[in-house]
Amino acid sequence: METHVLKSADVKSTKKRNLLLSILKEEKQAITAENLHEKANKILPMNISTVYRSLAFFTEKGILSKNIHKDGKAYYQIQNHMHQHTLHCTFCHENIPVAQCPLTELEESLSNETGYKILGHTLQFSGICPSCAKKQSSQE
Amino acid sequence: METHVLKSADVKSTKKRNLLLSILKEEKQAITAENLHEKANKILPMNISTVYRSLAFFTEKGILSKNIHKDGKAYYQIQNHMHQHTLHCTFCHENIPVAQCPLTELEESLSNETGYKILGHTLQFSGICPSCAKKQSSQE
DNA sequence: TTACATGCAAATACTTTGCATATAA
DNA sequence: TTATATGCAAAGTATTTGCATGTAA
Repeated sequence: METHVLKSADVKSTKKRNLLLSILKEEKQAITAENLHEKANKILPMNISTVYRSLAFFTEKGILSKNIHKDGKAYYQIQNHMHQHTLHCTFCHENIPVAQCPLTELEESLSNETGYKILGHTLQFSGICPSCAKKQSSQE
Repeated sequence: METHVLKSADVKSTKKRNLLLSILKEEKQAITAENLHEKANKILPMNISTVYRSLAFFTEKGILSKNIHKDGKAYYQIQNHMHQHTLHCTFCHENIPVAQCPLTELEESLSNETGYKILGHTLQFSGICPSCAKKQSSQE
């Protein structure tokens, strides 16, 4: 999709879009299209392509942030300043949330340096969780 | 690939792997498998699957870092402490490097808080570059 | 000799798209 | 009525994998 011009296109408020948005608002962690579809589909049956199209639409409008994680899947969450980053175990693929985001100040200085209007960022840590570290050392 | 046990497997040093690694060492920015293949293939013809397999191998060994960018592609670079992050324009998709990485200290406190052994992180900023911002406002 | 590396083609997995139909405004 | 949303199936794209063959140690 290369429609970079954000014309305020005519927008219909549909039941499906509203449902998707309300599920996303409840979520504290970013979720995948597939995961969102599973949840929404139970309440109001819809096709996965509707989910993808809605997610693209909301992301384009700046309502959602989209991040691609190490597993190669896109994760979406409501765009707010209290967003959440994760720490990912490269062994068991557990994800745990990171307490706070330290980048707000940095974004400001980055904006001054580069002239960019900063819209957001993607941040993910990876490492080895305590239990995997234990298993690993006991195998040697 | 779920071979989580990092046994120090027998490793062969082949011309192709050496070439790939030496190209990666010269690169200052992270590059994609396809891009790496293009460069390597001119010097020593090889299949793209060899590139993917080598990249997976090096990443598993901790020699490379692998990050998935907003375009959905994996970018690889030599794992060192002077790594580079980027700022990405959501309109023209230009990528510019970010001067320094502010996360080393944070990784330490995160490690203390969670018990994880932190191996690395993915960080990408996105925004609108000055020239796209100009074009955008002149269209309204 | 033997285990690992590679080429090739086919398979995967997530995501996007074309087209006909349905629906909000 | 009319432009936009949706379902369905097919296509797209980056990546992975099975298997036969090649090659370093």
